[in-house]
Amino acid sequence: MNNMNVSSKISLNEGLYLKDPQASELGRKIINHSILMIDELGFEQFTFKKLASEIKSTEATIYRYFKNKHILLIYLVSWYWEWVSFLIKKNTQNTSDAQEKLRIIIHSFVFASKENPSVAYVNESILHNLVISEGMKAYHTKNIDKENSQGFFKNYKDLASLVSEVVTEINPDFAYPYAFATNLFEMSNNHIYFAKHLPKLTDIEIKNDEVGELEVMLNYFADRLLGL
Amino acid sequence: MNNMNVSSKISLNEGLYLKDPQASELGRKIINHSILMIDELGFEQFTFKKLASEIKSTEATIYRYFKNKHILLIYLVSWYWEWVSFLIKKNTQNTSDAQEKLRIIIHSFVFASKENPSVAYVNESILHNLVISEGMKAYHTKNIDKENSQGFFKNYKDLASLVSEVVTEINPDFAYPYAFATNLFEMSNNHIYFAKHLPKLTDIEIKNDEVGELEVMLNYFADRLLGL
DNA sequence: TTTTAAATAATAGTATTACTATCATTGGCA
DNA sequence: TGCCAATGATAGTAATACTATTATTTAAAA
Repeated sequence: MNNMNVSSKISLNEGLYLKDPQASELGRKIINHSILMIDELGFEQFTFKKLASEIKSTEATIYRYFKNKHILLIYLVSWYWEWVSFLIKKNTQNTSDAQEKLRIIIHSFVFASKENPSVAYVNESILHNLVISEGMKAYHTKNIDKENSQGFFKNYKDLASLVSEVVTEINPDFAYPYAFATNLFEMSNNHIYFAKHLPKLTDIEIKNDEVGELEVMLNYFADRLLGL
Repeated sequence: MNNMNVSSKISLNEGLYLKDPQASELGRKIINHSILMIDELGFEQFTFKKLASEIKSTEATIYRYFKNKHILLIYLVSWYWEWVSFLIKKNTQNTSDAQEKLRIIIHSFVFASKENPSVAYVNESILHNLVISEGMKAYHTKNIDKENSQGFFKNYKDLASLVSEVVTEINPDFAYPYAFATNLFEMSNNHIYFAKHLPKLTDIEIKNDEVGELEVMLNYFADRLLGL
């Protein structure tokens, strides 16, 4: 892809931050290094103190950007969903055939992290890893209903909606287009995780980040579900 | 079901506990109340100290049973998987037709919590809620590979294996029987959660714990995937 | 160029968490 | 009766998840 500034396309709920991290050098450093550190340490071991030390700032300063590390996680995951939505829109804009669109959708998110990144301070490949390993913790919390009512998960919903429309275009009789869409994403991430850590729970293999088998599997599931 | 002692059928990896909680009154209280409290507080807010206070014991004593709360979570989730496996085996033992078996499998776990519980100190219905809300945290951790190598997730793998065999029996050409199985479980739990908390991410509705729509959806997906 | 406001740093402090350690008590069985 | 295993009581520690205060730097307006 060309190096258009995707960040102008990324709109994240303002409730997710206290001070826009994209708008300052330090803020971008927070985004950048929090992705790296959560991926490396895992969400539980990751702390604002460690992050502060890494970027040579202080805990208190990070708290001025994000209310707590859980909201930061939602921010990062939302970023990812928005990034995938952007890719899908970009890659399908010249396609009118719905079946072809679905194929592109699957390809887009399976290979999302391989696309030439356009935001210097976000490593999309590592962000994808993070979403695979820690993403579901963003919405499995006791505050889910309150957070949802504040619109914190809009990006994921929009993505699901986008895909569900294509599903309905392909097969108007398919009864569960939203479930199809979310299942596609959850399944994709789950099986990358399983292939890496719990191989007995899946049939695919992923070596050296080769996700080709995953793409084949998702298309196989999709085709059968939609009667193609 | 009759009140046969299912606990004799439940075999959990000995590495999951330091002292068998099923073998003492206090241990059973730990199981019982940890289920209730994790469901109520969420896993993050749940602590051994709160649990100790609830059962009128001490933190140190609980640490004599479980190494930490994360291992306790794996223990409880393993219990759930083992319980579902048991139900599936029981309910399918008189059925030879594979398609019918799959239908029973789906019915068994969708309605698992409605079966008359046979272990007095485990509320299976609440345990199912816990698995839906917190279950994935049991295997999304930085220690996953070490824990997996110790056999901590055997119960889930066995369950997946059980279902994958039926899938292969129905359609020997289906290329991803394990992915089918795990996806069935993950999807089931996800969509119960979505229906309750993020309804825009699913097509089904669940009011008053009526999971009938979920069963219909899972059968719909299963039939299409297996070409029935 | 100075003034000033905003951002960040430095530092400290608090309640809670996730443990570990030690010693006392109790209740059953040998 | 005595002993031992299980549990209780108590204390302590390092780390976490914050909040508060004051000092310093920086960047932009006057």
